[in-house]
Amino acid sequence: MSDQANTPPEKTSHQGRKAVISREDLINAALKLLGPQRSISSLSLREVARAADIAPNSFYRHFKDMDELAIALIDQAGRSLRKIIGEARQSASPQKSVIRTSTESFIRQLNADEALLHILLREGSVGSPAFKAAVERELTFFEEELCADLVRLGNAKGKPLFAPELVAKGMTRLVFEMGTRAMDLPEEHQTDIMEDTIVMLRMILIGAEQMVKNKSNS
Amino acid sequence: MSDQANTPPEKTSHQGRKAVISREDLINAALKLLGPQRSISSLSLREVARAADIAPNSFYRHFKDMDELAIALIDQAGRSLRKIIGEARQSASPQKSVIRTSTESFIRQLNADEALLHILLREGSVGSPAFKAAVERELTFFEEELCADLVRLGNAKGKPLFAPELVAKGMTRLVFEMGTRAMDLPEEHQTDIMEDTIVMLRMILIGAEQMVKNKSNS
DNA sequence: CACTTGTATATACATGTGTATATTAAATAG
DNA sequence: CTATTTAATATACACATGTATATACAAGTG
Repeated sequence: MSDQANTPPEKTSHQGRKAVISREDLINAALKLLGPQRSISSLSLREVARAADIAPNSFYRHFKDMDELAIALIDQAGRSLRKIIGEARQSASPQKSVIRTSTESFIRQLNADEALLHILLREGSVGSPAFKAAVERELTFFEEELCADLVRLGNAKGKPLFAPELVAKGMTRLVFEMGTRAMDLPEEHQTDIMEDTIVMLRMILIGAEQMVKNKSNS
Repeated sequence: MSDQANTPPEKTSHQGRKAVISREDLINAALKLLGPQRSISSLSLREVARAADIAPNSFYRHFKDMDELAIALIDQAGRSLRKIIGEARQSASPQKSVIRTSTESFIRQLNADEALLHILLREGSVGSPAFKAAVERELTFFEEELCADLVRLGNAKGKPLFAPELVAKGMTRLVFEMGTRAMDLPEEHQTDIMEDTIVMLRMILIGAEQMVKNKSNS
């Protein structure tokens, strides 16, 4: 156990052969394979390697595991989703409520077949605990942003909410659940589902507004 | 080409060797393998055969596919769940609302580790379209029963509901979604989640009651 | 009894998988 | 230039899977 070759990590300059493929290439290869029907847990290492046009063993240069790739995918999906919905929130108006704009862009993203959203919708219920934890993390992020928005809007309208964090959670989970079911349906059915979802979200919102009143009355 | 797979018909007299294992044995073997962490799609035919202590090929005498086994599992899970919740509904009282009794027995069932409910929670988002359709069928069943109950109760209380079928759908989906997340958590967290869920369900209910009033006012 | 029929098993094959080991090749350092 | 370092590949192994084919076997029938 001689520590003479204890390589310090501050390697500023690369030596040897340049990396011709990157983590991103592998991530994209995996994305090409995934779809509404395919789950990450059903991907094999060799399959991804094949799609990326590299030798199976080269995979290990970039990820320790398929699990590690999966978590990278989930992270990316979460970031992408938050960005999309964040933009959607900004475009809310008296004509188009936050609920509607957000739900609409959610569905739009579902059909953009970039498979990113599909990942988030599905892998929360299958796969290793690490998968689920990663998805759960993204959902929580999402809920916190939504909660802040809801509180702000509620106060502005003079209609505060009962348990706003639960409102946010309920809305998020409901949208995700409905989205999961809508995933592999033809597009016209999806708009139906979206309209249903919007009504349900309104129920939650109005219910929470009402519960504040009842609480202060009793 | 007998369609013996789909019909366990009234074969009055068997001929030849008696069946020493049955479909049920295979289903139970599969159930032993499944758990909060294991999804049907990850089961292999050989694995189930091993658990049932039969030769791999004997599997084909009872099921054409692993998919066919999976659907049998989903059916059974759905029937079991409807029975449980049906009983729970009957035990509702002024002290314990339908919402609470149902949610409580849902969670109780989740921990009864019979793996049946787990199946329903998970396989809705993964696996073949046939899987999803089967789960969707069970959920719809469930929603219809709940909807009828809600309408009946609402009328009795003099508080009709706006879009009761959407109330039922929202409640069902929310409970299932929350249940999915709660599945592999320690039991004390589960009660927290249950309480949260109950509040969210109330929001939906109260919101739907309120939306009736607003609609008749405007 | 022998015969038929549905059932379970044994054997085997082609295919896919994760990964260990050894090798090649490219980019940089001296 | 050569030497070094490291990415990428080639080859190979052990193993698991689904299923085709052939065979053994028990229970009924005549």
